[in-house]
Amino acid sequence: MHFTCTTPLYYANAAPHMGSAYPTIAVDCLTRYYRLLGYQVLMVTGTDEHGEKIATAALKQGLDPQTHCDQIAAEFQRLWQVLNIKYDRFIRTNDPRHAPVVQEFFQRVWARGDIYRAAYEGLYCVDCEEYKDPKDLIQDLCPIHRKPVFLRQEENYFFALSKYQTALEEHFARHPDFVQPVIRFNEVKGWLKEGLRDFSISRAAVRWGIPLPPDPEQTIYVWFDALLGYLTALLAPDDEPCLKNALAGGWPAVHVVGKDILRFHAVYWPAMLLSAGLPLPERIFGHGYLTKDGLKMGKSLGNVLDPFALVEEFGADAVRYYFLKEIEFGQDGDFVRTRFIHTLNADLANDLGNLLNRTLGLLRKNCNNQIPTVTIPLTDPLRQQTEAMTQQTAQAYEGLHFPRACESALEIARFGNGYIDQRAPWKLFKEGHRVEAEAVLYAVLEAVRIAAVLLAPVIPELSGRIWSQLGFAPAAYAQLTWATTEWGGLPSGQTVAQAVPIFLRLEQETLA
RNA sequence: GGCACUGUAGCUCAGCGGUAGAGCAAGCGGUUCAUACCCGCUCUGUCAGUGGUUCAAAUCCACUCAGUGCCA
Repeated sequence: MHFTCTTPLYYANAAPHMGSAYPTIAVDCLTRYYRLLGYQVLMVTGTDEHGEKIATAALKQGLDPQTHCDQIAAEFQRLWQVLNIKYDRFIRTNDPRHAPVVQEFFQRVWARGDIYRAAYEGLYCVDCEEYKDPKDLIQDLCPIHRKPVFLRQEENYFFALSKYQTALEEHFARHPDFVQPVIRFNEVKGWLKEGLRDFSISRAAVRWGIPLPPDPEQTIYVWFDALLGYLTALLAPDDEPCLKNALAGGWPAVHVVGKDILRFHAVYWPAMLLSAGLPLPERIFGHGYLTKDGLKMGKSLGNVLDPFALVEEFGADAVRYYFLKEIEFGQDGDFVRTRFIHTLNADLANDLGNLLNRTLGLLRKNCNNQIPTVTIPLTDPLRQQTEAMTQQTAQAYEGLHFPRACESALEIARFGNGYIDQRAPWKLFKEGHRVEAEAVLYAVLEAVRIAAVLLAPVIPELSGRIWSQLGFAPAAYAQLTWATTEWGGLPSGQTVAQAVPIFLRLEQETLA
């Protein structure tokens, strides 16, 4: 079974921000989960590098577009590295192997008779790379960018999107999960209800792009080009760049996209694929926006969240955990520093980290750092709770309910703390009930071990630290599978490592 | 304006027909094996409002108010 999941291909006009990091973290988490399950996984991310806006951005810095894109792509890759994103493919739409795929695709659509040439005159926003309807303008400015629009006339090539209205409606009806969450699907269906209009897929005035096969004077509209990046990305390193090879590489995929680009993914892209006679994506998930302290982030407000700085201060796992655990994927989410610190301390340091730490301490004092030889009965409450939570966590991941997944895994730690308190193994040892005491320690450590596996997609580094403290070799963790969530995987007699806090409490700076 | 969605404890949210829930925060008590941690107990709620359907409604329907999203 294969599982391919894509992040948006980020537009290479500016350095990455938290808004690009967020969906990438989510996709990384999801694909890590499917890797644990043993799927043949492909995580795809990359940059969208064509279009006038890129050329302009490059010019502003006195760079040629290529150099500019090289720098931006490198920044993204650096961010993915510090965030511990395990991507398989980083596709740049400027990759020499991309153009042949786009052109082949174009030819298929062309052969189908779905592309025609027509004159177009209208008000054009360079930042959107789109024509604007005069009624949508605000004081003659682009409503999105608040910048002047220009009267532009050109002969363009159009894609006959309107032909696919019915086919799309049928596909939506047959696949009730095609777009998630439902609220987003409703929006998409609403667009269809309003009727589809053909859209221009070429630009006469843009040089920085892929030439149109029938008319090399024009370039292919950046979105038409970018969406195909998802296919090019599937090519194996030594594949000939063609559609057949790309499709064989792991199509169809699940797309994770921001709600702002949902139209392109849920309407344009499926229609394009239908026209080319290719299978549609499996699912499209539209996530929400991030705010900071309840406010929209933006340069004008000066409240942008720099993901590099966050990782620098708190570490990759902390950042990953906060955004996955505290924000329902699909809804808008807020970043609040105090909440960030609270959550991490409560969940990772206090509940989970401290549980491991206190138990390892007991093991050192009483068992010479060795995992005792005991059998925990099926009826043991901690064992039962752990097994139940394992099921819940799996279900949560599959539904992309990351907060629920974290919550379920954490429930093991919460329960474990109650369990150890109630049984008080420190007292049992003193009173000479060695067997009972050892059983408690084993059960708790085993529960923590399993919780670490459940959380591995979210906090891979931390989970690894838990495993190594439990005495596992790095190779054992590197080859982790979901099967290791089965109770009893902690080998008796194994010597554990020295107990060091796996996650240090974050200091809450005192507020004036 | 049209079409959606949301409104539940101080905060973030779950529940979506059968006597109001979780986490965090707050208060009280306990414990010291542990990262000043953990455990137990407690607290606040006309489940936005009004009306309706039903033996029964936070849960279904209608309307009202407030907020949000989408409309190439």
